[in-house]
Formats: sequence, C-alpha cells, structure tokens
Amino acid sequence: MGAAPVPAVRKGIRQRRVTITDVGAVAGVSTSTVSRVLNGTARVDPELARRVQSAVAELGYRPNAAAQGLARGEAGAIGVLVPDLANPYFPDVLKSVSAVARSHGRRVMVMESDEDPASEHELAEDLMRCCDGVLLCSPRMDRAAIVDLTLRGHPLVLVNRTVPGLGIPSVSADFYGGMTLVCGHLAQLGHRRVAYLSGPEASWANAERIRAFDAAAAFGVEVTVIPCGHTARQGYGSADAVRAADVTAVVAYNDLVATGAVTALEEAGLRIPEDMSVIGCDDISLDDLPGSRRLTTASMARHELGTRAARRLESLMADGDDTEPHYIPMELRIRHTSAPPAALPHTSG
Amino acid sequence: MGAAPVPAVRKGIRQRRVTITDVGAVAGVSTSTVSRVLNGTARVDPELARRVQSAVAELGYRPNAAAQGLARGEAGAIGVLVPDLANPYFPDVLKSVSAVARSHGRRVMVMESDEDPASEHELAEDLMRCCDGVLLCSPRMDRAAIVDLTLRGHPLVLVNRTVPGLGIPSVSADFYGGMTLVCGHLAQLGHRRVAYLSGPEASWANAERIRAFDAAAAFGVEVTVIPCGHTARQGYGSADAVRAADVTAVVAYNDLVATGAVTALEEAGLRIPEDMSVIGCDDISLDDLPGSRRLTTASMARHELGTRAARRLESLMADGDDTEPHYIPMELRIRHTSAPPAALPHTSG
DNA sequence: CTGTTAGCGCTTTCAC
DNA sequence: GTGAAAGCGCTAACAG
Repeated sequence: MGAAPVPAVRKGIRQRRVTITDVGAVAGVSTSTVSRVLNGTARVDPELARRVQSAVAELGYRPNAAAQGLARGEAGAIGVLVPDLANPYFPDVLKSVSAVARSHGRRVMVMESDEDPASEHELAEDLMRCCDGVLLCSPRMDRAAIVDLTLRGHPLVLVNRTVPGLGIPSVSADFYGGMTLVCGHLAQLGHRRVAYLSGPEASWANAERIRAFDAAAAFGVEVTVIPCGHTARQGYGSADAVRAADVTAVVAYNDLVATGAVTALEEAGLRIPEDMSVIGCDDISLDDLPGSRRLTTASMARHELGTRAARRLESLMADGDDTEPHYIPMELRIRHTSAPPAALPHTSG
Repeated sequence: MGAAPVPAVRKGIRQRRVTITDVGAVAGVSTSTVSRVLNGTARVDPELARRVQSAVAELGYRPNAAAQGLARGEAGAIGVLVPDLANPYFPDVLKSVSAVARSHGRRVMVMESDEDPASEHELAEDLMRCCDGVLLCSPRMDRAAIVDLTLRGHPLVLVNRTVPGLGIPSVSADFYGGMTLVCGHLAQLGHRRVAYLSGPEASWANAERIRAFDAAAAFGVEVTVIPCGHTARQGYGSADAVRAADVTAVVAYNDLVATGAVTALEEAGLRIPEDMSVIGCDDISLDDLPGSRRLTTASMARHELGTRAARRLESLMADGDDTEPHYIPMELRIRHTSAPPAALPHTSG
C-alpha cells in the first residue's frame, strides 16, 4: 500500500483543496462568474454556466464553508444547546428545529452541556462564534450569565426558560399551567397529600412546576418537595423517600423520573395506581418508553415548541426585533397511573 | 420599527463586529501582536500583552470563527453524524467523543440523519465542508456512498460500520461476537427455536447480528428472523409475530426493541422469562430504562467506542494514515429475562 | 520581540 | 452579462 513511490492517491493525504479559481480556470471564466452560477446570484450565459457546472463536477469542487462564511458575513448555521441529549425530549425538539432551519438553508449545530451551568455558558459562546444564531434549550445558567450572552448582540432565543424583565425572546411550555392541571386532577381524585420529585435545581421548568404546587394549596392539595433529579435512575432511587413522605400520589419532574419511580414503587410491592398515583411530565412515554406508556402525564406539542423557537430565531436574524416570551399550552393526558387514593386519605397510615 | 431616533442599544441590531484591528488600535499595537497574545503563538512583552488583554475585555472582542478557520486552514471542529438521537446509545458515545475532541481544542458538531440514507450522505458532505474531520456513526448509506465520501480526501472514521476491502478506518463493536455469545447462552439454557427481531435493513450492525445467527446453527439453535425496526414501539408491535413464530426465546435488535417486546408479551399474558426469554443488545437498560433494568443483553463499552473513534479521527487529522478496522469486544450481561424454556421445546404447541 | 505584508477562498461592488 | 479588484477577519511568514 504505502510501498510504491508516491502513490497517486493516498488516503488522508491533504491534497490541495480545489478552489473556485481552479474551477474558473478549467471552465475558462472568471471566479466571479463561477460564484454567480453556483449561487444563482445573477443571470449568466447558459453556455458558460454549463461549462462551470461540468468543471465543478470534473474537479469535484466543494465550496469552503469558512471562506463563504467570512465573505458573506454569516455562517449558514444555527446552534442549539441542550443540557442532556439522553432525554428523549430534546431529539424531538431538534427534529422540528432542523426542519425549519433547513428550509432557510441553514445547518443545525447541536451541543450538549451535560447539565453543567459553567460549560453551558462557554459552549453558548462557542456556538455564537460560529453560528448566526443560537437556541438555548432549558439553560441552567443563572440570569446574569444569560444577560451576558445577550449583550453579545447575537440573535438568541431561549427555549423553556424565561428571564423576567429584560426583553429576551423565548418560547416555553407553560409548565405552570400544566402542573396546575395536574394538581386539579389529583385534587379531583381526592388526593390531599402528594410528593413532588424535584428536578435539577437550576431548572426554570422545575421552578415553574413548584410555583404551581404552591398555588395548589388552593385545591386543598399539600405538596412535599423531594429533591430528585432528571433521570429515570434518580426517580428509581427516590422510592424510599416517597414512601416515607406519607403521600397518596407523586408527581415527577418528568416522565423519565416517573418511570423510574413507578418501577421502584412496584418492586417495593405497591400497586400503581391503586396504592399510589404517579404522574409524569413531558409525555415522552408513547414514543420511547412502552414500559410506561400508560403514564398519566402533562403534555405539550414539542414539535411546535421547536418550530416556533426556530422561526423566532430566523425572524430575529432577519428583522432583529422580537422580544416577548411565547408560551405553548400544556394538556393533561390522563392514562393509567392515576386513580383515587386507596382508603381514607391518611388515616390508615 | 424605527420610530425612535437611533436607539443607543437596540437588541438584535447587527452592531459592527469588533475585530482584531479595533483591539490593536485601542491597545496601541499591531494586529499580529494581538493575534500572538490571543493564541500564545509567540513571546510578547508582558506590558503589551496586558494592554491587549484589557482592550479585549473593554471592547468585548470575540474572534471570528470563520476568519480563523480560513486563515488557519482548519475549522477547529469535528462533525458527528448519527442516525437517531433518540436512541440513548448515541448520546453516550457523543459524550466520550466530545471529551477527546475538547481535549484537542475542537468543538463537536452533531447532526442527525433520521435513519434516512439519502439525507445522511448529504449531511455528511455538509459536515465535511465545515469540519476538520467527521465520525459517521452506524451509517445506513450503501457502500458506494461511503466510498464517494472517502474520495473527498477528508478525514473520516466509521463507527459501527465496516466496509470490506478498502482501507477505511473504523471502530465498531464486535456485534458478531456478541450475538454469538447470546446464542451460546440460549443454547446452553436449552432453547432450540428463537426469533430475532431484526433492525433497520441498511444497518451493518443488524447484518452482523444475523451473520452470527447463521453460525448459531452449529449450536443447534434455529433462528427465525422477524423484520421489526429499532424503536421500542416497533418492538412492542412485534409481539404477535413473535408468538406466531413458535419460539421459546426472542433476541432483539437492541434494548429499546427488547423492552417494547417484553411489555407487549407481558400484556399478552406471558411471563418473562418463564414463558419466553427476551434478550436485548447494547445494554442501555441500566442507564435509562429502569423498567427494563433486568434485561439480559449484550454489552459493549460505549465509552471506549467513542473515545477510540475520536482518537483515531484525531490521529487521522494529524498523521493522515490509519486504515485497519478496530473492534470493541462485547460481553454477555445475564440478568433476568432469560431462562430455560418452559417445557419440552415445542411439543406442547 | 514587534510591525508589515501577504494571503486563506469566496462574494461583491464596480467598471467594462 | 462578465471580469478585475477589493475586501471579509484572521494568521503567518518575513523583515526589522
């Protein structure tokens, strides 16, 4: 393989990139003409266009993204930062984001922060440097860090996060409303004491949920907040705390956590929902967790969330003016993990 | 829109980017000096360096990625293409890939092809245009398409896909070996007739598994292949076909499918593993699907898969020479969904 | 050690 | 309709 002297084509050899100049030379036209036919920027003699096309094919020319970006003043890509790719929630949003970005001729660059606020800020900066705009999904960083990013004067849209006061464009699910629905449902079933398996501390969505639980007192529902996390494993690990909480129902930060909790609770001998109601959030069950397909949960149109966020980002990159937060309504999906409490609320402890 | 006369700072206004020239002007040095202190390329007078630093801070200067990329001749990023972000398998691999890329000062750009071979090829081209190298995870495109990409002379590493003949660098799990282990396990338990819930047709990993099943005849195990898919939902939907197949065990394309199958089979009244053994592949259960944490499965070090793939890509971008396929061994994780067949193999139909 | 000077590959006025 | 030429913002020789 490498024995022969100067192999004509050797894998990995950084052969000189073919540039627009090469194409022009072969086609016998100027670089500007090549550029024009490639971009359809202006009318070009069909014959010349044909020659350019065939030169491109012959040489296997591919435009250099960096050069285009520099000359055009835009990268042709948007960035999306998510805290955790392993949560099926995000891939779903990403699909719709990609669709609208693609329709605007832009690539999508995805990065994952691993739930770490510090690297989140850094990655967001990175994205801004190489994208025309960025979507920050469920950012965990604090308000100051977000403001700092905003100051860069780079198009930025928040997803599932609202920063009060400053006019930062955002698109979020109405978690407050969603959890209010959940509490209403529980109250109506007759539950009085419920536990909430709390998500990441820095999560705005989590805070919104808790805010709704505070309001749930009006329904006569008392909510005990149990620190938990965002993964199924963490939900699984919270079973003891739930059982110790003397509640008849548990609401989980998300469906992953709920699924974990259901599993652990069942392993501990409880019947769901007869002995304990479990309600999730996000409605990812149907798609990816058939084991939990019967989970009662709060649902939103993830598809629309992504679509609207991407659209706002696009309009921001175009007009540059857009400030109000948008909210996507949530709905209750009553399935099979919620039911009236077993006996008298908590007399037979 | 522009009612008020020239608002001092208006969100989204594309204020002229501050360049290295501006920094130089403020610091009273040349652009090269600025570049030098920013990149640590050469020794610079501490005093000048200090002035540069403070000018950078004052102006809020951020280097332009496109310009850097063009000047340096490299993008400072690697691209990773995956078929399906919703499969927890990939986020896991991505984390280790990101780690090594980061340690080489490179960003990671993730794209998803949605299991579509056509857009896969297109996205791969896109990635090549804006990244220094790309990782193709479980590509579904055919051999010719892969060869076509290879011809671009751009660093490329295949993950979980091998293309025989040409020396295309690749890092894959040894699915053949893994499934051989699975068959051995099943044979030892006394199973004679097993079903395989087959994954995507274009999947090399799937083909490897089937290749192993062919060899399983030597163990006295007869495998019926049932077309299925890669999602839990598809596994769930295959229960009828499995029951109709008159088998005592089913091996699934992956853990998602297995989980779906377990759920459906149980709903149909079968006990797992007493009435039917179910074995998965990939071992994603522990991390993300507590409902299936007891799944017997074939496991590989995903972490290592990502790490080695990224390392090979890096070395490819550096040396440019590397050609053999690498394999990561798989191990059997015997948990609680596999057991000896209920009665005499298939006498009591 | 520092400044000057060429480009990197492409787009885009601007004349022709 | 087409070509020449001037950058886009940055790095990297190259002289001092």
